[in-house]
Amino acid sequence: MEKGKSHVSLKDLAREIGVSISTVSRALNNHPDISLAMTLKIQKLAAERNYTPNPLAMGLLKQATRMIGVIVPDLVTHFYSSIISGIEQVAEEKGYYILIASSSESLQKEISSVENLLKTRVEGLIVCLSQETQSYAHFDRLIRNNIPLVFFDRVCRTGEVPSVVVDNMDAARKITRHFYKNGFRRIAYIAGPDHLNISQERTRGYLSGLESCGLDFDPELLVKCNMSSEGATEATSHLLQLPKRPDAIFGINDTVAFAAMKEIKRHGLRIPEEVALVGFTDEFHSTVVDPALTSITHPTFEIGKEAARLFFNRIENPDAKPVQVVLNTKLVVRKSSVK
Amino acid sequence: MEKGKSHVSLKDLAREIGVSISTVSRALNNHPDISLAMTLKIQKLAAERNYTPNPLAMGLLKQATRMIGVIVPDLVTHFYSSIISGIEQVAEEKGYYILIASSSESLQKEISSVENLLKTRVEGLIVCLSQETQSYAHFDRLIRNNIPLVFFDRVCRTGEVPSVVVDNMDAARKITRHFYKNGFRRIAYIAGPDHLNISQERTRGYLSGLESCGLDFDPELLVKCNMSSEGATEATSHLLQLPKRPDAIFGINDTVAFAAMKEIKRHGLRIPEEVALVGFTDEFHSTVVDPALTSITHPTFEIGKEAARLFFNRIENPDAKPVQVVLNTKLVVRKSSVK
DNA sequence: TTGAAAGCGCTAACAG
DNA sequence: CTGTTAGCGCTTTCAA
Repeated sequence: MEKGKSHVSLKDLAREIGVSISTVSRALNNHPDISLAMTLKIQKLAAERNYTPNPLAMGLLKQATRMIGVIVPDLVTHFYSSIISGIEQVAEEKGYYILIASSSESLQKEISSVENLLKTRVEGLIVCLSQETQSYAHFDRLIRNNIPLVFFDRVCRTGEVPSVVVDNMDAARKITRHFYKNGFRRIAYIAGPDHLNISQERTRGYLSGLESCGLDFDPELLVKCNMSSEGATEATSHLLQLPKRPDAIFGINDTVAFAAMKEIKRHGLRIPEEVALVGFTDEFHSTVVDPALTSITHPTFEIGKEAARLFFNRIENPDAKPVQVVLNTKLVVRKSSVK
Repeated sequence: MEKGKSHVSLKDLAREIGVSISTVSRALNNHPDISLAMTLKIQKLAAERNYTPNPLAMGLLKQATRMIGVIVPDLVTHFYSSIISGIEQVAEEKGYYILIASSSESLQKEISSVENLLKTRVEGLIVCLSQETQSYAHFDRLIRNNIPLVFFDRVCRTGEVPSVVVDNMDAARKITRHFYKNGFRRIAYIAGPDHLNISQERTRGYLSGLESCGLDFDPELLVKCNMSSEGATEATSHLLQLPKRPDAIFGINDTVAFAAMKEIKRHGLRIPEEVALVGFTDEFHSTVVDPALTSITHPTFEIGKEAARLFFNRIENPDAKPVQVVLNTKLVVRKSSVK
């Protein structure tokens, strides 16, 4: 290794042994043309000198960076970070790295993340849409150029793009029926923006659940919010001040569920005696709050792994028909919803 | 753009206009040699064709990937993910991307992450040591080759490597004195492994705090754990079963604090009446638990930003003397520690 | 069995 | 003002 250079190149090895670069290259790739003696000699030196192929050079040559861009609405909630862990695990097995970008729930940032990641020549993207995203034109270039793309959780263009989701409708129905079975009758739902599939589907599940229990749908009990803590606090507060307030609430995600819990307590109401609560959250946080929160747990790690698998399917088989993988959720009953 | 190619190159533009590649290159870099007319024509076409320079080619040429490797003990706790957000923000401003690897608190994984990231030719590393890390040889290669390296939170080799930490001793002393002022006298501390600076420093702060309050140090009240939920649960359980059990506990980080909270409740003890609790956590989680947790809040986002700044200092000024930036923490008093 | 040369996309020194 | 050439590190024909 020359001074000032932190990596050895084929050239360095070639010079040291006194053969050509191509001989070294072939030896390291176990090319049968090279004599065994030479091959061993070269491989030994390469190991000693700590040679690793320069991925930039390889990338240039093969037009493949072995990098995947991942765009998530935020980095700091457990939901996304654990999905990312799942993606990373599968990527690592395949020798890929992931480049993470956060859209901060903003369409603008999502668009620029797509652009920037493409600029870095990632081989494709795995994306969860931002909350604001209602137009999908920024993904057209990928679809048109057949650049691998996978959506998870919040998805679009499912006819053209593979995706991983959970069975949201089923989950919301399970929650509604669980409330009913435990004696709650005025069941409210704090939803997210209409254009998000997760919100729509959970709404459908909520309505279907009500119907199957023989409960009438009261429009007052379905409120929308922007899925931030503030939005959820406001929505909860609104619900609690209704002339006929709900005796049960379910929140569309963990941010909403936690905010709702705080707000119910702030109103001096007991959970679950006066208002029951169920959320969409993960194991850990559900058990740390008081009372422990009944919730639909997402298989987050598995969502990530599955998204990565779909991604590699696309890489290996670019013309396969896009599939949608639907994972199941589990209703874990804790104190917050049982009198 | 040729079919099958998802990116335009200088060559494509050159051919289309009928000039040489270097003319195109110069025009796009606003080189004064090129005529204004030609420059404008080329830039216009480049914009239309959505040309972006190939970072692989640039990287090869300049030997600079504009990528930073980041190694954290885990990805899923808010502490690290929000530090990463901070790093990312500064990196983005500089046009750098970050490559994230998780050591899962394992020395082995930390070592292989260092190797793998170097293989990808990141320009340097920003690292928080794993819990197991007691030998630091895997960083020697970076130091020797003057590859930029920055540590944060859990640090080592501070004479040779820039680092960002919080004033742990001060924080632990604040906690101890806070307990004392609120009438608690048997103050316990659940520490981490001895070799970690954060554990050592907080222990010193704890002892110093006791002394300044005129309290004797009781070795029974200082227990070590491996900073996992299980380890913390066990440690807490041990403390609560002492013949003379503590009336106040502080946990070294949020994982420990939450596990301690659950365990205290499980023992049927009231917080803070029977056992007070303080943790090292972040805003959000401290307020979601019940009772709200008094805690030392880390300026996590700022830690990340500062680490990135130190990193770029190293890039821009490789021979500057390594500095250590010490950030302050804040004691936020909530219900868990005030009778 | 090995070497020379081209090319991946780009910049910069050197020519014209 | 513009073109030619070399070279960053690597693989892969084509020659020898």
